[in-house]
Amino acid sequence: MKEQKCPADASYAECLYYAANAFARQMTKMADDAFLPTGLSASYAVLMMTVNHQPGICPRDISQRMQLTPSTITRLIEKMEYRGYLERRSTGKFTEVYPTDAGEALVPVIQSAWKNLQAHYEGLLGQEEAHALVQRLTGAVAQLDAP
Amino acid sequence: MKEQKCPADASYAECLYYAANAFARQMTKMADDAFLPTGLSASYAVLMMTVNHQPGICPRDISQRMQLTPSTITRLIEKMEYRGYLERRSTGKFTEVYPTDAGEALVPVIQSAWKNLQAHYEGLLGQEEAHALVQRLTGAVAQLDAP
DNA sequence: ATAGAATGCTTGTACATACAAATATCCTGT
DNA sequence: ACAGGATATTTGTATGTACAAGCATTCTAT
Repeated sequence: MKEQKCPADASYAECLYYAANAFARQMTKMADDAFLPTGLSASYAVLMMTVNHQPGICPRDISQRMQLTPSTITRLIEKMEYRGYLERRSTGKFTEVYPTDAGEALVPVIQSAWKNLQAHYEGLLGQEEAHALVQRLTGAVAQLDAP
Repeated sequence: MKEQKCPADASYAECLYYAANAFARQMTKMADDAFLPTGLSASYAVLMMTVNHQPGICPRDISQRMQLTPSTITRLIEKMEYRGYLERRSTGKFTEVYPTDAGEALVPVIQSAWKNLQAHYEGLLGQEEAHALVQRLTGAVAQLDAP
């Protein structure tokens, strides 16, 4: 009888990569759930908020804000354009992204879903802890970004 | 001049879903990088460690350990089987997963990559902070899992 | 004025992951 | 002993994301 149950078990129980991804998956599921009433999954909701907050923003800036690659942003925008929520206006190599009326109409719905999401995880984790986590995570992101 | 630069900007700067995913993406990239010498990307490395640690483990248990869905585990195993690192032995509806010799031979390589990964992020974040993050993340995962 | 570098965006393609449904097997209560 | 439910795994399909390469445009240094 050597290793039968070992609950938290092996090496990777302490691995940051590992913990980060497990947590992110959970949060994404929770977020997609919360955003269900908007008809969008979480990333799209974030995109819509970003564009609504700063109409005319260019893809590269969206990419930086959302910390997703430009190609991903293109894909996200495409879909929202197709769905009639966003519109691209290109002049030369530059592109500006605007919400359509339908896109603007979505804002309050998204915002309320967002509040619910926050309430949900704060309810489960405690407000303190949730906030501390966000702090640490954004801090870490910044630190890993620099070099 | 209302909202021109707003660096951390809007609502989602404080969103846990958001921070968690940004961080996870970063960590995954770093991990894939670290596992490059093993020829595996991070998830596969974790799978190999899990199976090597407990040969004969069944997919469902792997799924629980790795916190990925069973279907994902099937896919991961398939690929490792195809590559000659794992082997499935099924009896009835049950399946046992074993490492092949090639799979076992991989262990030290993976382990060293793992150490490098850890060293890398601890170097960037500080050992303290890295550890605290792991603690909080695993704690949070557990808390969100329960209900 | 222009050639070459840099920039901004998009496309082709690949990968990890998930959900829902399909199988196949096992268990349980009568 | 067996019908119906429970369980374990796999399959079909879809999604989000990334990388590398491609184009088109703009900038820069001569």
